[in-house]
Amino acid sequence: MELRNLTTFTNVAELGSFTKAAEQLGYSQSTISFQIKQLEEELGCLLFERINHTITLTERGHELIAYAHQVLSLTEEFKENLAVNSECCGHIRIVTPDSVCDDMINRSYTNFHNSYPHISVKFTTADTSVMFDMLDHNEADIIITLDSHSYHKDYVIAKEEPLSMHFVANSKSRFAKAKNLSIRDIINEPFILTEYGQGYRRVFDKELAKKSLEITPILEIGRTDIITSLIAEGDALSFLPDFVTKEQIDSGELCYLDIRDMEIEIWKQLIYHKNKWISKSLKAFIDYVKQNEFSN
Amino acid sequence: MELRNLTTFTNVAELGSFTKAAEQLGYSQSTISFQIKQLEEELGCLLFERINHTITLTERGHELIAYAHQVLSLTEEFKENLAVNSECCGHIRIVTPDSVCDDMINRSYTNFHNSYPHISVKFTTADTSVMFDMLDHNEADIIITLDSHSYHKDYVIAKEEPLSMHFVANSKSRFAKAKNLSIRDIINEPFILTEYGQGYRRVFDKELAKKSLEITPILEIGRTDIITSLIAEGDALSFLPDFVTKEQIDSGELCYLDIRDMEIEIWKQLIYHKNKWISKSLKAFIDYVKQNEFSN
DNA sequence: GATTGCTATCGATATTTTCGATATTGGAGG
DNA sequence: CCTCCAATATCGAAAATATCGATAGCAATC
Repeated sequence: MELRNLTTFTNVAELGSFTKAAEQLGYSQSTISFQIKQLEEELGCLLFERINHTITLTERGHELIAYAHQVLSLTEEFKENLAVNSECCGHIRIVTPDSVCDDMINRSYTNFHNSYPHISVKFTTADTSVMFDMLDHNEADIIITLDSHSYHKDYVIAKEEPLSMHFVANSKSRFAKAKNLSIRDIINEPFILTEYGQGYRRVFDKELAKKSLEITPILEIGRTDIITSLIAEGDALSFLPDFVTKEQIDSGELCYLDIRDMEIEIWKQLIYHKNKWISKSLKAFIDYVKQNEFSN
Repeated sequence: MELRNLTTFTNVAELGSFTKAAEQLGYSQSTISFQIKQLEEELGCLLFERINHTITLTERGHELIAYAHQVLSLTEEFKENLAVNSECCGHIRIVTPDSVCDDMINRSYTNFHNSYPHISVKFTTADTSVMFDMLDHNEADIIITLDSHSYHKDYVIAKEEPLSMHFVANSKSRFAKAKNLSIRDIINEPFILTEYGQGYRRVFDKELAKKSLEITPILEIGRTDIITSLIAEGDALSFLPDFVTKEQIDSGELCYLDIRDMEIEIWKQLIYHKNKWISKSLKAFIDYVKQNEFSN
C-alpha cells in the first residue's frame, strides 16, 4: 500500500468511476483497475462492489476512505508547512569565544531576533579547537574564531578580518601615558589574560616565546568582560582585542599602552563545515553576522 | 513520496545509520541512500546532514519524523482495525415484504443482534420487482421474496422453501367450520388482500385468472399484521401465508378455510446478487436467517 | 600506513507500474 | 433482436522505477 494507491482510491471513490478517475489523474483506465486491485489484495478485502457497471464502496472501502483522507490531508499539510517554514524558522547553533558572544549579544542579536522572530539561536562558548570539533561532529552550525589565520579545505570561511589588539591598562596606570614602551618593560607586571592555549592567548604566547619571554598571569579567565572590569579597578594589565575594550577606552576608563615591539596578527573568522546544508534561516543569520560583526 | 520511503526514513532516523537501516529492512545500503535521496529531492530539502560519516537529522528531518510517525502509525492502526472489524461489524441492508419483516423482527432479529452486537441491519420493505432492482443497483445486500419460484443466473439463492398458504377468516365466520368449500363459494365475500401485482398476491390473482375469476378486495394493504387484526374483528376474508397467521390460528382467533380447488405454489427465497461480496458479517446474517426463518 | 566503518555513486538487473488493445458485460435505443 | 455505448477486467508489451553489487571516497582508528 503506497500513497499513490490511496490517492487513486480516494479519487475513484469521489468520482464513483474508474474511468473518470483515470481521466482526472492522467492514468489509463487499466492502471486504475490495477491499483485498486493491488489495494484490495493487500488488504484482503473488496473495496468496491462491481455490480452492473456501477461501483459502490464496501464497508471496508468506507473505512479506507476515512483513513486515506486522514493520511493524504496530513501529507498535504506537511508539504505546505514545509514551504512556509522554509522562509523563517529553525534552530541555529553558533559557537564563539566568550568575548565575541558578549559582543554579539550586546550589539546585534536583539536586532536579528526582531528581524527573524521565528529563528531560535543557541549561543555556546568554547575555545578554538573544541569549536572545530563541534563543526566536525555537527554539534555546531557555525563558529566564530579569534585566532591565527586558519584555513582548511573542510571548512568554509564565510567572512574574515584581521583584528586589532592592544595591551590595555587602567587610565591611572603608570604606563598609561608612557610612549614607545617595549614588551620587556611590562613583562613582569601583573597580567590578567584569557585561558592558556586558546584563541588569541595562544597566538600571544607563541609570539612571546619567539622573544624567549613568558608571562604568568595572576588570573586566567575566559570572560573578557570580567577582565576589563578588573583592570579598570586595579593595577593589572591585559592584552585584548579592541572590540572588547572599545567602550571603556572611549569612556576613558582604560587606555592602550604604546608597545612598539609586539606585532600580533589575529583573525576573526566566521566558519562552517563544507558539507553543511545552508538553510534559508542559516543564510539569513550568516548574512546578519557578516554585516554586524565585521567591519566591512 | 511513498510510504516505503517514509518507513525507510524513520528507520534510518531511529538507527542513526543508513547501513543499519539497510540490514534491518533487508535492503542494500545503496537502496537506502537512494530512497532518502528521493525524499530529499521531492521535498526540496536536506533531511540528514552527512558530516564525517555521521548523519544528523536536519530541522526538516525532524519535522518529517513527526509527520511520518503519524502516518505510519495511522496505517498500522488501520490495518489492525481491518483485521479486527472483519469479525464482527458492518452494515447490512435487507429488503423483504412487509410480512416477512414483521416476522423477522418479532421472532429472530433481537437474537441476532445479541449475537452480533456490532452489525447494524437495515430492514426495508418493498415488493418483489423493486427488490430485484435494488439488488441490481446494489441498494440491497440481500432480499427475501415471497413469490413464484424464481431463478436467474445473476442471483444466488441462498435458501428457499415452499410456503404453505390458506384462506383465513374470523373463527366466528360462517365459513369457519365449513368443509370442502370451492373458491367460487367465497369469491364474492369481502376480501382484504395485499397490494395488487406484488408477491404472492400476484400469484394468487394469476391462479384466479386461470379459472376466469377475479376478486376485488375491499382493502389492499401491505401490512399483513393489519390485515389479520381486521379479519379477526370483522367478516372479511383473506389469503395469507401460514407464518403470518400462525399466532392467531393457534390462539383460535382466526381459522383456515377448507378450500379444495385453489392450489397455489409460493416460495420464500433468500437471494443476493452473484457479484455480491459476502463479508463475514453478511455471511453471519445469511446463516442466521437461514436457520431462523426457514424451516429446514 | 593499513584497516575499518560509514555514505555516495554508477551500471546492470529485477521488479513494478503503466499502457494499449481486447474481452466482457449490461443497459439503452432503434 | 441487434447494435452501440459505457462500464470494468485482463493480458502482454513497454516504460519506468527500485534494487543490487561493486566501487569510490573519506575520516577515524589501530
